[in-house]
Amino acid sequence: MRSKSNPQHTGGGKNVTIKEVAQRAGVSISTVSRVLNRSKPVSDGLKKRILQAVEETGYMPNAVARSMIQKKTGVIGVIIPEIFNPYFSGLVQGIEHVAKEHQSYIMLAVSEIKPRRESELLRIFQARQMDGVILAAAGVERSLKEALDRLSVPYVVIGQRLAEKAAPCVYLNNRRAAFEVTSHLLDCGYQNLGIISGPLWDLASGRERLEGFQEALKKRGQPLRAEWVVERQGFHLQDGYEGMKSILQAPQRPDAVFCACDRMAAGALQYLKESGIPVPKGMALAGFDDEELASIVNPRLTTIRHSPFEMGFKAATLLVNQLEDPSIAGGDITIPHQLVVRESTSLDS
Amino acid sequence: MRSKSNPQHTGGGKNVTIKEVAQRAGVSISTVSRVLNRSKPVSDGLKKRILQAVEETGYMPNAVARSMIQKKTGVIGVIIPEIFNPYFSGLVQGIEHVAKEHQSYIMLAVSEIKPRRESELLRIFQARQMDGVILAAAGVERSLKEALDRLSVPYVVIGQRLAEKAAPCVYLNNRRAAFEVTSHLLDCGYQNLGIISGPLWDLASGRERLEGFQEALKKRGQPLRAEWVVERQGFHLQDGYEGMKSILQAPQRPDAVFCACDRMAAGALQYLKESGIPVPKGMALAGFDDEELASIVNPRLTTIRHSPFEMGFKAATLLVNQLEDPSIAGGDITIPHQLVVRESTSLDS
DNA sequence: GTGAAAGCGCTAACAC
DNA sequence: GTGTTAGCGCTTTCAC
Repeated sequence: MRSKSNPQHTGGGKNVTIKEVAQRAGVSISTVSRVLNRSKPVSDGLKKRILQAVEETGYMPNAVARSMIQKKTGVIGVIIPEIFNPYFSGLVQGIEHVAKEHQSYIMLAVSEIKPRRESELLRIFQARQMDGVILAAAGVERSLKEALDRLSVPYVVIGQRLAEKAAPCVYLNNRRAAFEVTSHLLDCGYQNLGIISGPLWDLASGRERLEGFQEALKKRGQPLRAEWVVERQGFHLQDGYEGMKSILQAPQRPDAVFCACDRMAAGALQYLKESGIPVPKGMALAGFDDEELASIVNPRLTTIRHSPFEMGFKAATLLVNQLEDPSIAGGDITIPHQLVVRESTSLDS
Repeated sequence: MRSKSNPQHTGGGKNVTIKEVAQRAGVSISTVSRVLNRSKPVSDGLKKRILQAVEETGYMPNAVARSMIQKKTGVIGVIIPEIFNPYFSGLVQGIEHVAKEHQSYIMLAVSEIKPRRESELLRIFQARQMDGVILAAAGVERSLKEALDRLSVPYVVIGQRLAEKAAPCVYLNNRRAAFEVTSHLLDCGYQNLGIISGPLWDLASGRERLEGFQEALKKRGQPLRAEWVVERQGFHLQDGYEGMKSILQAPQRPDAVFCACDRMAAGALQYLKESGIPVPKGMALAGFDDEELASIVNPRLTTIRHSPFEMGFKAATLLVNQLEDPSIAGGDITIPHQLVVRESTSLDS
């Protein structure tokens, strides 16, 4: 019932130090340290007195001082381009899960898709003595690569496979997945395919998905019609909406469109509805990511399912393993994906 | 082009210290410190040599050592119950935004809605010398309150108004908002109202929204029928789905249902669709939060709009102001909300 | 202006 | 088993 012991949330309350605990218990600070860390045996009598003093004072060791000596902070730096997209929330969730298991914590920074900021954050995280860093980069630029090279902190990259680098990374085979969706569309009998792509500077979700689409067409000998290829500058609902609008302005219209992500597909769907074009009869639609939204819209979206949580989880695991044994410089990990067929592409629905 | 200067991501690369920079520049460490912090004038000659040495070595001051002396880490601890819900992503985004402005960073921890874990995290964050803590608690329990009282770090609570406490908090008038949606339903002419509520131990989104609903009915002299009141243990799509299922099992069916959040409303909508009940003609539906999903489903949801980003932003602002001037123990802030009427409740659509 | 020295709170050698 | 001492890397007196 220690009622008004401190003026809470005023930043006051000078913190108790190990010294005070030692004095109170009538021992040396090292003995206190030994009890608290179980680093060396201490007689029961002293132990008891110390524990009591700790209890009475509410003492908690200063983690900063500790970090300085042990040269490890128990913090993992996490850099993501944005947080609103459920994909990134999933990553963070997976990372957090692993961190917790290892009594570690995460420092989260949002780069806002600015490579300059990403490089800066890497430097800052190093200065802050992060035990490791996980970077979910949008597009790995030259400058970023250099920043990574300069980094003396262990790191893992998510979503990107870095060329000519032994940097461990966790990624999704976007090209392959896009190839599969596209092939599925062709298998369904759709002949005239369009695509609403994300920004191409985003290697993973932008460029690779477009490439997979192109490859599939090429393999089947289908032409790629430029007016049915739309590149948008974002991955939002609105981008899908506008993208579809622009596709429908072409003299002819495709009978199926692949969207680089589910939100874009949802946006495209919205435009189709407003235009009175039924899906999939008037036009088939496919997405990517299988986020919750994909099975909420009507018709539900055919899409690629994968697990951002797993990506985060694997990445963090790779990192902590590396921390525990630096000789294990883990290689790349590819996260599995899976085509999920729903009503937005199946003609017999 | 400092090519293979270190074996990157191996955790190796012994970091450069201020001492080495000093030696290289042929000065004392204090002079280096002065240049780097601009804390005292240093002659141009030395300054130049030092800056060059810094450049050559790639030196960055150890933030941990710095924190120890300055007794401030530049880190704000953030505790949220879960991350997947866009409401919490929004909060984090708002907090991150403010932190960035103040050259601060955030340490993010997920409590998984466990009060025990919340209290523990508060202790840990204090031990880690966070400059401040922002807590988005689900339900403030006795134990948590005690933990907050014990806390010697400045803090702000989001989403909860703490009784008998001068603790600054940022919250939404959930009761009032729920009252407004319910009144709107009655105004539309719906007479028999049901509710799918969230868990009641969640004071803000659970209990208060239910209470607002009840108050509105009472004010209009409408009866509250127990079989139309469903309390679910979560806020997910599935909860809405199951909730609606259970409501439809009653002998009579309500003609409008208020769901404690948009995702639940979306789930309820799904069940209604499967049951062949048209919305709003067969049954009207209202949600809460106005997340993206609310205007994606068909019909679009009538709901309460508010800004999680703003909540996070305001909370963080409150906190940093307090850090800069502890005498400003800011009071509570109520975030505005707004009824958004859409097709799910308008009969003439 | 500049350097030497003290010390932040703690752990880990080192003595006894 | 226990206390004393030396730092971790830095900022900040305090002398000069």
